[in-house]
Amino acid sequence: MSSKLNPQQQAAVKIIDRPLLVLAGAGSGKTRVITEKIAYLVQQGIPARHIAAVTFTNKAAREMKSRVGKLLDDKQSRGLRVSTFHSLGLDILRAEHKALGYKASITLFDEQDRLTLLRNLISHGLKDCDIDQVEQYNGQIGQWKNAFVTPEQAVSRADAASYPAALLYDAFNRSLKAYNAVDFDDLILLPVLLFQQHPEVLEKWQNKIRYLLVDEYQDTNITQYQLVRLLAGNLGRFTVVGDDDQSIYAWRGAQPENLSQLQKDYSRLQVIKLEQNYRSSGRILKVANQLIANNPHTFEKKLWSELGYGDPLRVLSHRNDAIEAKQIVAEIVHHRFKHGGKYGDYAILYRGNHQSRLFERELRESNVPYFISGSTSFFAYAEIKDVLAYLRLLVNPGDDAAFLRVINTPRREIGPTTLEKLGAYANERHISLFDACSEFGLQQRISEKSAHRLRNFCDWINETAQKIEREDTFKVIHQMLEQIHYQQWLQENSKTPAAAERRMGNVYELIEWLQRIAGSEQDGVTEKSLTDVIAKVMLLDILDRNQEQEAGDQVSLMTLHAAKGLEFPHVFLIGMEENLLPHQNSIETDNIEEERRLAYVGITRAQRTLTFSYCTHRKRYGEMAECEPSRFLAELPEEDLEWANKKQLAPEEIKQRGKANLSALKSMLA
DNA sequence: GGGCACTCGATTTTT
DNA sequence: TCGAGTGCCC
Repeated sequence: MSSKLNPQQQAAVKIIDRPLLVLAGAGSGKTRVITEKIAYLVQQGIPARHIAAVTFTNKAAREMKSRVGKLLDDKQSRGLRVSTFHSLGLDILRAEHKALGYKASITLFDEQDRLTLLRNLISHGLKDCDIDQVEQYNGQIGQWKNAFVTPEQAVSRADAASYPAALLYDAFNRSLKAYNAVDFDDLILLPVLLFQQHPEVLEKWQNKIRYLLVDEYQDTNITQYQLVRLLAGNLGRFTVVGDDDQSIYAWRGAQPENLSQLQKDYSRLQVIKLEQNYRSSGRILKVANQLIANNPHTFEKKLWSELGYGDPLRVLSHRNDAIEAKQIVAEIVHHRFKHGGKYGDYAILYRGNHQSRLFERELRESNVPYFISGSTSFFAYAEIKDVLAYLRLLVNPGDDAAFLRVINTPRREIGPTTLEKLGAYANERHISLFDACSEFGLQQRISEKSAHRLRNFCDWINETAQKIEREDTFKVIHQMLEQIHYQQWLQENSKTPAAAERRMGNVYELIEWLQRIAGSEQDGVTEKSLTDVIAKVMLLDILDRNQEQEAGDQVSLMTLHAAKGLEFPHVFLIGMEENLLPHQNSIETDNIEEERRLAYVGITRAQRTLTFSYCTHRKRYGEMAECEPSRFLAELPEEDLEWANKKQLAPEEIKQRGKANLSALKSMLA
């Protein structure tokens, strides 16, 4: 990228007296605009502590922080908030818990905790709900929260079909409140409710955050937009940056309509388009532009670049998915050898995670280093969940999800029968599992032995919690792990001794990480208590931290969703087939536009070369099925494509047959 | 309480 | 086809 900002970028940086929407095309330097703008705001006399930039991912936040760090010195950037939406929400919640009726020790429930709680609620009394539908209910509840629908509203608006989910939503929220817990969605929703109900608190935060910058604005949902609006206030001191063509999370509640909504809500809104691309060849952009032109647009946008026209885009056809993997891996090896490049220059992008498997095998067999993005999160490891659950229980014994996770890990001979009775009792009395353990009423329902074991456990938790208050937190944590013989338990429950060792290593890594967070200053807040540290950590993922190094010299494999925001010299977009991209479900629900954007995101990741590939046959659910090339291929300009495997099929021929005629195209290519 | 066999279901998933 | 998750039996 050139060192000087282009005129549009400059304007985007310097407009600070009115609300601004920056429509930033792929590769147009939007992160640069945001970071330069932060520096500019500081220069203009707005102290950094009054500026907040919000992103969606930890990674983006980290990247932004580091780039701001290069523009401003420590003193200038003191107190600057650069965080994810959720992290900002958590900060607000922690500061204002009293106004919302929460205790300070707020616990954050992750997806699994949420499901556990929902299952328990259903099995303890919600007869309208079917346990086999938990996932659907969970999804529905998430959608309500993202759309700013309260349980009361959900119940009153419910029809016969959604009534059970609405009831469950209500019960779920009550339970969370009783446990002094919140889920990810609440981190946005509760601050909005708080600000609506307490204007004085809102005013305080508006005073604190006098300029707001929002990244990936097209991905905001209704609730997030409410938060932005409230914080930005009527003055509209904000800049949002987004690209409606890269909106690929509508299925998760993202509302790309929030872009045009801004124009309605802020009449003084200024719109700036960034159309110069600093990433891809002219040809790649031409193809991308032509594809996305098939979608309706509120804001017209056309990417261009000064990087030269570049090579034609290739389209490979394969007899089946195994051959697709083989050929593409062979091609990468060959191409890299011929051009003396790095493996890290290549990316294989696909619609669904399952598509990585054949490629993984092939890459391994060919001894090509590779890296699959979006694979297991650090927090998905059982040992990490265990240790975190212990810590959660220590700071908040009312955390039932944590209680259930650790009560019998390692074994304490407390089985499902006892837990079943405990759960039922706690449910009747509306108390936490932990509190129920020491109640006399429970002891009449379960065996003396079980009651004794439960009480032992609770006493031990209480003791340890007190110790943490008095002594060195991390010393006590280490002691605790020894007391429960956690290392031994891992040894007994791992497939190999090496695995056990690695898992214990993970535990130590977690603890060290917690220790670092405890001692560090983040977002202008010095964190001290274990509660704070735990809550913060639930929002992060230790994997994020390593991603940069791990990306080393390896071929990248990832879904199109995971590829957003990244770029690679050479991109392979595989599985360009009907029912795959566009995905079958999207075809059935008539949701082609988002699929097209997905293809658009894939295309615009490429810097120099781009190769599409499709199969005429593919194994699906164990059966070989026939496939048709994706309709999106037919939407691309033929003169820029090279159908590599089928030389006899000249572009003119395809043109002759008519690009819309998919079946003809298919039979010709088969 | 733990291990094994069977069934079911199978996009995407920033936090 | 293959993996996770459930349920049954020891």
